[in-house]
Amino acid sequence: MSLKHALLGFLNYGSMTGYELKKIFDPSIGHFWNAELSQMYPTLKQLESEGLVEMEVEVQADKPNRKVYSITDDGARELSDWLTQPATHVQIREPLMIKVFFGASLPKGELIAVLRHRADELRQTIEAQEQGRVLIGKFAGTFGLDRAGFFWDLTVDAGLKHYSAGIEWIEAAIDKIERLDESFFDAERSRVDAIDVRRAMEMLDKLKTEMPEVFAGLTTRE
Amino acid sequence: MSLKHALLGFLNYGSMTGYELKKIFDPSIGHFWNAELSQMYPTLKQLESEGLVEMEVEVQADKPNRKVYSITDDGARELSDWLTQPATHVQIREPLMIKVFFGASLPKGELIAVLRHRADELRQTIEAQEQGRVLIGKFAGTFGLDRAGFFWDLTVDAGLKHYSAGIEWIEAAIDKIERLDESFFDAERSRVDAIDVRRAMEMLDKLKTEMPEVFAGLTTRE
DNA sequence: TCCAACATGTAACCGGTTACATGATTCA
DNA sequence: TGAATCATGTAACCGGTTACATGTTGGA
Repeated sequence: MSLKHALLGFLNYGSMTGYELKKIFDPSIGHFWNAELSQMYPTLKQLESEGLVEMEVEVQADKPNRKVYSITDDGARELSDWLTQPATHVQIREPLMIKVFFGASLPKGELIAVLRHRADELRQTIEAQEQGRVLIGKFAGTFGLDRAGFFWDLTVDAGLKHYSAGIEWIEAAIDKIERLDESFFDAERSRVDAIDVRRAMEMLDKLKTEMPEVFAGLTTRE
Repeated sequence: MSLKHALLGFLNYGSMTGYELKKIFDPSIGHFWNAELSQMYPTLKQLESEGLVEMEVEVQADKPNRKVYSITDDGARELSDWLTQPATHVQIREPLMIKVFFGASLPKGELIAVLRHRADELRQTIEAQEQGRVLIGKFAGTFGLDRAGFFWDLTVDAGLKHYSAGIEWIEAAIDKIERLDESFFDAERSRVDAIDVRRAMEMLDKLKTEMPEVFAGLTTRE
């Protein structure tokens, strides 16, 4: 579970409470890993029971007590072990792609609208990220966190690259779609390309036996 | 839930069983939406109870009976409604980015190794996708599914673009990291950049009040 | 006066994964 | 003979989301 290690990573910078973790978490790695407080608290408890962090109650007269978590030696070891292992990756899930895949089932204009909408969202995200970068610089600089700042920046780069690639793809896709004839689409919304499933299955099987390498490649989970 | 609509999308092509859905699902949209049979069966049942699909048992003497699902008019309506709505998107979760973010906590060489490993994986994925594209062409062409084939292809484009962007970013990142001095990293694996969390929090708050627009942008969930 | 911030949680739910179960047929 | 394919599921688990609960302090 990556959340555990993200928390360890932050606690490796210094001891803090769940509440503070949330506050530092969101603006820094929130763009590629979200976590709610309601998930953090039990996760911290779990880390404690595993001996990877320690907790100390800080009594406060005026405000509720704080539970300050610190990383242990075991925790630091676990963190660097995890960091050096190859990264796993989560199954990609893209509802937009499902819509595009079944694009023939909706009118041309509507499909393009859906794509444009997503492109707009992506542009907004990019703008937000770029503004955020300013903040990152200020924040990291103020604390002499040059090292942390450098890597922070790299992850923002990744995000920006990812989003721009998305926009480029959408623009190219819209272009291709616009060149299609209206008849290509299923204007009356009846069955599109009704297929004989049995025959299709036979065909798939045939391809599978005839060119197994290709099929193996195709089904390889990314 | 996108799975429901993906199933409706396929059933809109023709009636089939859960087992067949799985077989057509994997090679076509498996690269951006995975689903196990153990999830499909109950989902189909749910769709049936919602009146979006109908089921007919096809008795087979030699093999187990088949439950053939067909889309209903309500189902077709639900599908095209869903298709025309703007796509939601799933929170991005990138364990690799967490590793990069805490990159200062591991030796330079190890961080680069992690990145290279991921780049290799991406290259393999791209190769598989490109081979798969051949299959797609054959399969779609055979059935006169030109329309379906066209959109299928678009989604493959998206995947390829996404993966190449990933590789490009990794290569640039490795480049930047390689230019860093060894001292930039935390060779002895002690605390990196220990920070005074309270002061950091104060600073964050100050930035938040001084330049709220930037912060708003930053925390906007993508 | 009312809302935001501080600070901690619990509980229900939900989508998805993994493991397990069953039992026939066909092909290497 | 034993693995793969056909064909259907159930059950436990897991990470994450949403909703709810509690009680204080300080500022608009």
